Amino acid sequence: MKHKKNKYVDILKEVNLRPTRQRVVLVSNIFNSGNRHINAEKLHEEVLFSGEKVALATVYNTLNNLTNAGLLRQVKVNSKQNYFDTNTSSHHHFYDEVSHSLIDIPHDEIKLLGIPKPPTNKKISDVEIIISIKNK
Amino acid sequence: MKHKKNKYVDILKEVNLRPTRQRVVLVSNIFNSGNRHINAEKLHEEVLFSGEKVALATVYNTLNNLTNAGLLRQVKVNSKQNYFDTNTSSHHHFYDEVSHSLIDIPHDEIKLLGIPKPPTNKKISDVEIIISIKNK
DNA sequence: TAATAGTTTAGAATAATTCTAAACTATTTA
DNA sequence: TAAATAGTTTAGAATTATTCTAAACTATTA
Repeated sequence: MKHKKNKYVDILKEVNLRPTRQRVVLVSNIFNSGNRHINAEKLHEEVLFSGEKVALATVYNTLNNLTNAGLLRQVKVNSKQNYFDTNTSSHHHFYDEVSHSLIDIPHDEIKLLGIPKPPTNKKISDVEIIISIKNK
Repeated sequence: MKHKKNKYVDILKEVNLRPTRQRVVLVSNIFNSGNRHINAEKLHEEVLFSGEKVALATVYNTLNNLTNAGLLRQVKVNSKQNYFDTNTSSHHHFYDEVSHSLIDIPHDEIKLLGIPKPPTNKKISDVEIIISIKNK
């Protein structure tokens, strides 16, 4: 039977991205295990390891596509690599400086009071709280 | 007279960095005009423009040296380049996504309530709030 | 099913940063 | 104060993350 339903195909269609083989592979990898923080290189390895052939450039393209489509959020940490977060709702992060990994902090755990007005003609596009941690 | 006092030489000595010609040049450039947010490339240009010859690698080395010594603070923005802040006291930033520039937000302007405990055996090394802004 | 529009790919290009090891310089030692 | 040494600078190579290019490929449309 040709027409089996695929959740990930649907996700891609919803955001107007063609459900190509490589996008489906990547999207399912990204979204089938709860909230994740990933970077391109790691995701590429994972996918290769699972036996699928996808070029690294495609991983980059797809991560950028998904981010533009609002399915991923980039996390600003001072690491060499960009992190993409499957949790696109407002929340914050611990950033482990040793392992270079991120840990979610639920949005309502931290209260932010007194966010100042941005300069004239500018608007706030994102508020990030990064709490860096290291070994005691 | 050989022994004229130089504030920047003293700063370097205080943090156990040899006051070499290039470090003095860089430190005076960095610290003689109030609080600044700089990156290596820009600083290098500035210094060359002022007529001093310093290698780019030295600019990188020195920025890292000063950061390790606690005289500068790295700001974690998701830009390709690293930013170094002459204001090492606790405060936050607007990050202009268009001009890639930083604007200080005084520490006490924002109140953060409920910072969660870091995982066992980890301690907080830094708390950053980055408010990204873009054109309206 | 052919045409076309969009996608993937390998490999080259780019950009920020670090590395290397030889030349140089500040500091220490005698 | 000169020689020894320890630390620094440098040019250029290396590295790393990411983007670009343009040819081959594939999903969608007509």
